[in-house]
Amino acid sequence: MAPNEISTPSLGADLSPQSDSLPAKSAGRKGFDPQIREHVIKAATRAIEAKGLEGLKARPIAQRAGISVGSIYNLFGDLDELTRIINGRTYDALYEIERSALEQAREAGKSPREQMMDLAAAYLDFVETHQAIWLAALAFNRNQTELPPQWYLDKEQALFRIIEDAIATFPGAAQIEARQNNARALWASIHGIVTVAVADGFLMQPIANVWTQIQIIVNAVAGSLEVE
Amino acid sequence: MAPNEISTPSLGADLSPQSDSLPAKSAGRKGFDPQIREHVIKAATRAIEAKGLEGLKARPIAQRAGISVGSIYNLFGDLDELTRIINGRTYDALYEIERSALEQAREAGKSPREQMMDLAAAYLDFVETHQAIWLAALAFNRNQTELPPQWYLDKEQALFRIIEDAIATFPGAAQIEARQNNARALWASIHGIVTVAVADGFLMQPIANVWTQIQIIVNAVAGSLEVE
DNA sequence: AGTAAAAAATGAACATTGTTCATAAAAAAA
DNA sequence: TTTTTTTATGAACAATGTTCATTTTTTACT
Repeated sequence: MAPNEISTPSLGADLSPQSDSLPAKSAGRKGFDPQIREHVIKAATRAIEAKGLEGLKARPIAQRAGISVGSIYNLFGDLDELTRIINGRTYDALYEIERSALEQAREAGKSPREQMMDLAAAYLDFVETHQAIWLAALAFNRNQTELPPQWYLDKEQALFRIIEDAIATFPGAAQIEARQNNARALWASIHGIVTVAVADGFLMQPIANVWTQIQIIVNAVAGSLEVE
Repeated sequence: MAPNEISTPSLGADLSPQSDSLPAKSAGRKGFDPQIREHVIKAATRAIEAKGLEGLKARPIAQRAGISVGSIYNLFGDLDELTRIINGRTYDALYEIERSALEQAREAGKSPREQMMDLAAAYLDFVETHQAIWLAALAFNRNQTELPPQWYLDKEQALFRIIEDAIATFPGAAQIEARQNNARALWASIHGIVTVAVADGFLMQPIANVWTQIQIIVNAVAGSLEVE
């Protein structure tokens, strides 16, 4: 097995059919280099998957993609921009997964509480499958000092809105402000549980425990909302 | 006001009376350089407070502490070790705060639910006060590949145990395994809420909302435990 | 096709980092 | 004082992100 080949489906270009929301960098773009960008993004994604964010080095990526170092900077400006694009695709992929999980749960006539469970399960599964890429996204955001571009924030916002959607169907969740806080609280909680777990590579606690913890929180919040 | 002076109480050496749990690195240590280490740690802490983890550069730190670059490596081995010591003190400080918050709450005869609230409030307050240092600790842990030394893990473990202690007094929390999962779920949730908030510098949502979200989770979990 | 202008690619060179290590200074021991 | 051990130093090295003058390629135009 060649070290280049990976069995795990790479996030490289598989998902996220959307445009990368890049604001047409160098003015006057025509259709003349559709592939190289993609190769670089794929190589960079593989590097992160293999060695984390620190594995994203300009020169190795360039070599892998068959171009020179300088070209990376012509294409992306700097490595942060390349990372942002990869993270953006990760967000897109997770968004799609969450969206379809919620849709399927609703079509199956599940209760709001079950909808939340399915959303959380999808999230846990995603993070478990794409540990390195997800940790890289979190680490990158944490290291940034200035706030990221709007298209990047929008993708994050979209994830919150799904939870809010699910919460909106809860009986006791009427007022928007309260609903928003409930949604944020629940999402951030699940995020915290999953993040703590993945941060130590699911080593400290088995995944079953992580799932139990998610159930505890979702049940508790759902219960308090249904009663109210 | 000189740029060197800081008004915010620095975590440098104020708190954490414990030993730094360092396993007596170079064998045969005597009592001959008690101050320099501390100066370096303080300078490094200030650097992190000012510019985040990225601000921890060997040369500037050395200059600030009045020693040469090489001496930093004589003293700490590498920058990661220095960072670990700083993070360790941060954990110690937070641990002390949580411990005393729980103690006071109990002495005041507060309910388990109120004890949890006080713990969470103390945590939020700590993170808000020491944003940079706390983010640095999280970012550092995330970037590490091999697992940290035992004394470091112990400090983290200690924090979990406080929550577990508080949860242990809940009526419905009898079995240890369930109690552990409840404790982890609750702590990780609060952690998630606070982390999401501090990650964007409390810009996206006012601190009042963050506190509301914490209350939602604590109340929900407490409620579900009391009923059970 | 041939030529000129524009765009893109290149990689050597620069600046900043962490880290090492031969050497010098200082301290301790004898 | 001399010797030995410990500590401090900073020049040097390697790795990295990034820039930019130059070359190559593509496009536009006659």
